[in-house]
Amino acid sequence: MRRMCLGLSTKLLNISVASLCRTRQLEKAEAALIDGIRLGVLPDVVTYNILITGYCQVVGFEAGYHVIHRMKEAGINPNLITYNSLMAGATRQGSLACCLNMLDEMLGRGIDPDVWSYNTLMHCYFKMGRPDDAYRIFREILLKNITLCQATYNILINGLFKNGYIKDALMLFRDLQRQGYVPQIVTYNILMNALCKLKRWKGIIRLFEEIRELGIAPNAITYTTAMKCCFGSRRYKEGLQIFFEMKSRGYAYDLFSCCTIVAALVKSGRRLAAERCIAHMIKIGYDLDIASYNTLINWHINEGKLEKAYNLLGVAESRGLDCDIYTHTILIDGLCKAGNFDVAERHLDHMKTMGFNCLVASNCFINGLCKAGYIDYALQVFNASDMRDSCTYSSLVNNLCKQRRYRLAAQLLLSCIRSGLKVLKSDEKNVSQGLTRLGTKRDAKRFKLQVRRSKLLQY
DNA sequence: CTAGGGTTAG
Repeated sequence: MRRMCLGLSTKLLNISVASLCRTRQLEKAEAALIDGIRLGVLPDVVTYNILITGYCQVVGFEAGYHVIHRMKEAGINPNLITYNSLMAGATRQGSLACCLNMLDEMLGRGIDPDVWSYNTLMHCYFKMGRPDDAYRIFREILLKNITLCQATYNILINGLFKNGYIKDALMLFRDLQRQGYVPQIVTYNILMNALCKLKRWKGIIRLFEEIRELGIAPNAITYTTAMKCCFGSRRYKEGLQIFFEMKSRGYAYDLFSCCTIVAALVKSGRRLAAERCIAHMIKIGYDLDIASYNTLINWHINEGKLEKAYNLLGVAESRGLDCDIYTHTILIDGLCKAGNFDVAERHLDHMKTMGFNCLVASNCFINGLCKAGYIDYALQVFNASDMRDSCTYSSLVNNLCKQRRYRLAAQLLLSCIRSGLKVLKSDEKNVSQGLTRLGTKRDAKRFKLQVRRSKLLQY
């Protein structure tokens, strides 16, 4: 009888620890653990596994791994799920080495990996941009005769999408459906996210309808993804509508949805609404992570308050958070907006030496220079660098047109297409109208022909 | 307790 009670209490303890970890309140989770022990409720392997997941998500893999020592002290052996959770933590952090280490350690302890171990490893390879290795793991699962689960397919579909195999992912999805596979809400979230990145706004609506017809309940992720898609297509009204629906159905705000909404409100200049949402974000008492700080730093930058942005950065760093690629990019953009190009350039160099991909930051720098009228310096930077995409060209073309330097704009636009990059219809129109206005209709005509020919060569 | 979502430039 006594054991049954204790078992039940441990279950309750686990539920409360899990809920605190989910809301990133690790200190409170630790306090619950201590309170439990004081009352004679001992944590079990599940409690520690939950903590490991929490530490991996909020702090990082190392912090999660540290919990293993505490388990040993408490006389509890790590199990399959312990290692699977650690592999997931390593994957979240993008550390393939740690993920493989955990697999080794698990095998060394005589624990047999299950379908989840392989799922996670496959996911890690996909995340690191190694789809061939990921597919190798998938074949290994089949070879070892391990029973697949739905997550295996979800990870496969998601990985194919993220690595650019869009058609293969869609084909796999439809194939599975034909074989009687019923997609889960997770599957729909994956598809929705992929369509969102492809800017296929109508596809999202169709998916939403499909979900309703199948009677599957959307979750917070579904709403957040759909919202982001609306905002990305500048449909702020529709996006906010989805947000209100989400709220009225009792879905709680979380950091993910807050970041999406605040970023959209800032971008569309809804200052008051943004402030209200930020106040809420801070009030709910979650431990803000680096993405949340990035959102807030970006908000300060857009208000023209560079100093406040740097202060907030100090707060984030004092909490042990590391700047990521977004933080650096947002700061460089902010420096440019403040006209401080010297510091911006130095920060960009700093970012390069740290091994970050600086494409977006470099685009911010070039765009900032253009807007401030230093277009020739921008061209110099552009020519000296091999980092360029369609945005880089678009900034230059757009601003050259403003200065009526249409011939150079036309040249750049053509070399953009010839590099296999897409161009904005508006840029194309701008240039050809400009050439016409220069009084040389023949040039404009020739430009249009060249554009058409270059596009043909793209395929 | 282990898959899916957020933050940057034209």
